[in-house]
Amino acid sequence: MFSKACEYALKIMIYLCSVKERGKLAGLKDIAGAIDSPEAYTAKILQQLVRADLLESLRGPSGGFKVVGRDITLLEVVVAIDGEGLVKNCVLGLKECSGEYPCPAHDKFIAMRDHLKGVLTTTYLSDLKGGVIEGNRFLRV
Amino acid sequence: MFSKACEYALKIMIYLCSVKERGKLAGLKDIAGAIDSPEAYTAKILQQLVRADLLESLRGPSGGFKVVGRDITLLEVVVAIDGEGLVKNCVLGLKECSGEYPCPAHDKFIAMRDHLKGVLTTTYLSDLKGGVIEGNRFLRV
DNA sequence: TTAATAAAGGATAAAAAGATCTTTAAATCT
DNA sequence: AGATTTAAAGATCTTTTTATCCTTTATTAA
Repeated sequence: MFSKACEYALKIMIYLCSVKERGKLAGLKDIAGAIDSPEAYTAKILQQLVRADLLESLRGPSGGFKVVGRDITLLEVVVAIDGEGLVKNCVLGLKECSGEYPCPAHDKFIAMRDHLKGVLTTTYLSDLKGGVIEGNRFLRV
Repeated sequence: MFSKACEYALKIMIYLCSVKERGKLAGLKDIAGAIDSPEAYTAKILQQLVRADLLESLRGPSGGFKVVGRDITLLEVVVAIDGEGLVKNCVLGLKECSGEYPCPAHDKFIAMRDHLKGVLTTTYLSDLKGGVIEGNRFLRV
């Protein structure tokens, strides 16, 4: 459903949200350890999230990353990494699939896509951080 | 959502279902033309569908492919090409995500996955062929 | 000014997508 | 029956995308 990079991105964002204690930064090593991801690759995803204005970063000693000062939906994270394809493109890959020129599965999948889109737009990172903080939800095996 | 190969496979199956006139076969060129896919790659997917017992093939002149003699769900096609990952694996990629060790988005996504699974298991190829036959549904731009 | 850390970009590896070519099987036509 | 033609099966190769790693530069706090 999501690319590997996007899976990491979602975990990164949820993690950073769960450790967000007014302005405290988490470093790359910390993050990669928390979500069990390859460090170098994680660094690249972090850069993308910064460029997408979902994270802020600071260099130097005690530098690191933190989420920006507003609540963020899952869709924002997904779109930042995977683009809008998942909620826009035809599931059968038709370039021009639409109401006028629908693919055979159009109606069936529109309903499904709307459901998916609904979950992604109405779920905020703040809705998910709780379980992680309490320790009954996990970001790694 | 689906791999490119899987998109092709779904289109192939819907197409073959729509042209299924008592035992008539469609050849590779015919199929690739109908769904606008690269011939060689399409041949490979056709083989997979034959091995998965979703298609029957016959060699030689007037040879080709046809769907087997039972109705097939979209899920069967998806699983044959992409495997069960989409409806089984954790959306965040956790190996051990489950009721006991849930990821933060577990509940949110379970609902979504069930919806997706529902559509895929209750939609049969025979439900989709009609529009293609009537010409108001399309398998290529 | 030095040690720590993110930013940036290129290099490498692996997987997916697609193309090419050879072999095998089936049908048709002598 | 045998030769020829047609088309799928199979193997191998190239290209593209995705994932991962590494090295260098810029920044900042102590």
